[in-house]
Amino acid sequence: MKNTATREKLIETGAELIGQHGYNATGINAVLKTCGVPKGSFYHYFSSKEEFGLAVIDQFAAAYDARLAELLEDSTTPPLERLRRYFAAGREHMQNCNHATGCLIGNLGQELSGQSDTFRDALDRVFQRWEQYFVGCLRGAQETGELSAAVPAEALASFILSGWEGAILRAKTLKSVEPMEQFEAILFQQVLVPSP
Amino acid sequence: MKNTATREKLIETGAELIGQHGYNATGINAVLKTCGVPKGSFYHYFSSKEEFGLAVIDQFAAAYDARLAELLEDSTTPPLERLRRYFAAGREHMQNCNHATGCLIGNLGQELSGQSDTFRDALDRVFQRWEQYFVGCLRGAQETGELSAAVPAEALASFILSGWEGAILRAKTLKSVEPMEQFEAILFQQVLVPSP
DNA sequence: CTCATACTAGACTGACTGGTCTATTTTTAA
DNA sequence: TTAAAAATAGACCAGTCAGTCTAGTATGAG
Repeated sequence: MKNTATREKLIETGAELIGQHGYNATGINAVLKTCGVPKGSFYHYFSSKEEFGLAVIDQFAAAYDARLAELLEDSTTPPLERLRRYFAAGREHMQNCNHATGCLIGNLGQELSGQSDTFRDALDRVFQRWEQYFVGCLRGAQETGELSAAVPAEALASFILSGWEGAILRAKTLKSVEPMEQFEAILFQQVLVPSP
Repeated sequence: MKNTATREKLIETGAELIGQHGYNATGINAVLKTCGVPKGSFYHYFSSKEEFGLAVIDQFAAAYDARLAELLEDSTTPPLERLRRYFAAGREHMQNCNHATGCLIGNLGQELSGQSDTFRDALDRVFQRWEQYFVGCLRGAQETGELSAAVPAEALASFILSGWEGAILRAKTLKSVEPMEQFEAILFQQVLVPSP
């Protein structure tokens, strides 16, 4: 029998602590103490801290993918409205965590992509999958005429992901979601507009 | 006499290592070994690692301010062209560092703003000063008619800083300046445009 | 029942962390 | 010339880090 409960508990606690303090500042002992798992178990499930970190990323990305699919592929809502809801959900999350956590993938991308190519690859793949969700949603908007088809959806998706991640970073340092709101406002007013 | 040479050497080396590996992953001993300064000197100039980190930020911000002033307040060039040059310089720097360093302030903002309010405040002040340079440049563009005055320059400045920082993050994880180019393209095509 | 495997348990290790301490050399001011 | 101050020098400290090791318990298959 595989007891995955302990493994999941470790990953969940790891995601929480790494989200709050970053990867390097989160010690394995702190994770173990927080969730009451002995060290022997940790190294039974993970061969190293790096493997653990990658597992945390995988699990987070999978859960986030589900939410993205739910929000951005909801065909009962107009495409651009889906995007608005996605941004609103992100803003809400930022407020709920007191502007401390932000985006786990963004945080780790900043912290680790210069430190380890393994991490960088894993994080980049997550970003690229997110972009694909945006692409799908933007194509839908172009088909309904909500959005001009003059600019390729891929370019817009990259623009949106960059801008959103940057707005999250600014929101963290400012301790206010204002940069996120400002990004949304200008995005919908100037960029995500129909053909003139 | 105050021997500032050693202090400056420490800060310079610190900026380099922190830029490459982040704050938490950069040990004091590593800094000392790299620039050949004994530990006694370090604690003669700085009372703690945190104070050292803040000094690194201050020094970096001051140097960057000078470059921003030079680029964005160059009255011999049209305002929007100054912005283009600023972005081009950023892209060049990103390529020179092999997409590893990116923006020191952005990196530290991501890593430390959840960890220490002192750091968060210091970094946020730097960001806000940067925004003011953008505001000045954008106001200039609005005065010459290069840029519509419909959107306040402050909101645009926040939008640009967020987007640019996010594009730098994406460039780091992707190991390519493409996200930065895409950000610039859409920004100048859709956002920084004259009144219709 | 028996034995192998999965898992729990935590003491322990060597390397490294930020920071302290004392001693010494260099520089400055009187 | 001399005494104070500035700076250099690095051994040393307690604590923490990721990771190892041995021992014990639970569980499932035959």
